[in-house]
Amino acid sequence: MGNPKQKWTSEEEEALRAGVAKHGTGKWKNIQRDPEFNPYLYSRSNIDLKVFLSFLFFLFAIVIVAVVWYNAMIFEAISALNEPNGADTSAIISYIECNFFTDDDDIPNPSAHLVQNCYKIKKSSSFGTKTPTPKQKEMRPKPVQNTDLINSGDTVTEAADDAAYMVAEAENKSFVATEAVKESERVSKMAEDANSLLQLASEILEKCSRGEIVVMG
DNA sequence: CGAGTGTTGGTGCGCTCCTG
DNA sequence: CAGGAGCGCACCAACACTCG
Repeated sequence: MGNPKQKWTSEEEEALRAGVAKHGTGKWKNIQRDPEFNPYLYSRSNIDLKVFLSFLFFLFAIVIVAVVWYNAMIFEAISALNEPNGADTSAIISYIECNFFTDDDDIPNPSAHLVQNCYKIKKSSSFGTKTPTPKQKEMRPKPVQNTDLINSGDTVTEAADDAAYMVAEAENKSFVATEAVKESERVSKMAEDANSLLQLASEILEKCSRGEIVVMG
C-alpha cells in the first residue's frame, strides 16, 4: 500500500509537538505548511499527524494513571503504618507488597517506584505489547520494537517523564510536609478515579472476551 | 459550498516466537 | 535453523462532520 512503512523519528516527533504548541491541535495542514516544521513533516499526511498525536496522548495517560496508582498505594501505606517518625522505605514496600499484590500479579514491583522515583514505570509499561504467556514470562523481557519511544533522552516520553518526575517530587515533599494527610486524601481520590477507569476497562475487556457488544456512551 | 479535519475499517510490512 | 503464525505499527481510503 502506498508509501513504505516509515517509523517516526525523534526529529519528526519534536516537530509535531512544536507544531501543535504553535498552531494547536487539529491544524495539521498549518503545521505541515509551516516552514519551520515542513522539512520534518512533509512526508506525513494529516491523518498520520493526528494518529501519532493520539498515540502520544494515550501513552501519556497510561503513565499518569500508573503514577497516580503507585502514589496512592504509598500514601495508604504511610497512613496505615502511622509511624510517629515516618515509615521507612522497607516498611512501606512490605506493606504494599502484602496488601496490593499477590504472587500471581503480573505487575511491576512497587519497590522500583520507591527506589527510582517513577523512572522505571515507562520501561515496564511496554505499551502495545501482548500479555505474556506463562512460558514467555520465563524468558527474558521482549525488546520493544519502536525503541525510539522508549530510549531515555528522546522526546516521545519526555512529557510523560516530566509528569512522572513532578509527581515523584511532590511525593518526596509530602514526606516531610505536615500536611501529608491532606495530600494523601487528594491522591487517594485521584487513585479512586484511576481505579474506576481500570475497572471499567476490565469490564469492557471481559465483555469483549465473551463476545458481547460494548456500547460506549 | 468547499476546504480541512475526524472517524472507521482495512491492508501490508516487519518483527518475534513457536514448531517441526 | 527455516518456515509459518501471530501481532503491532504505519499507512491508506472512504465517508461524515465542522467551520469560515
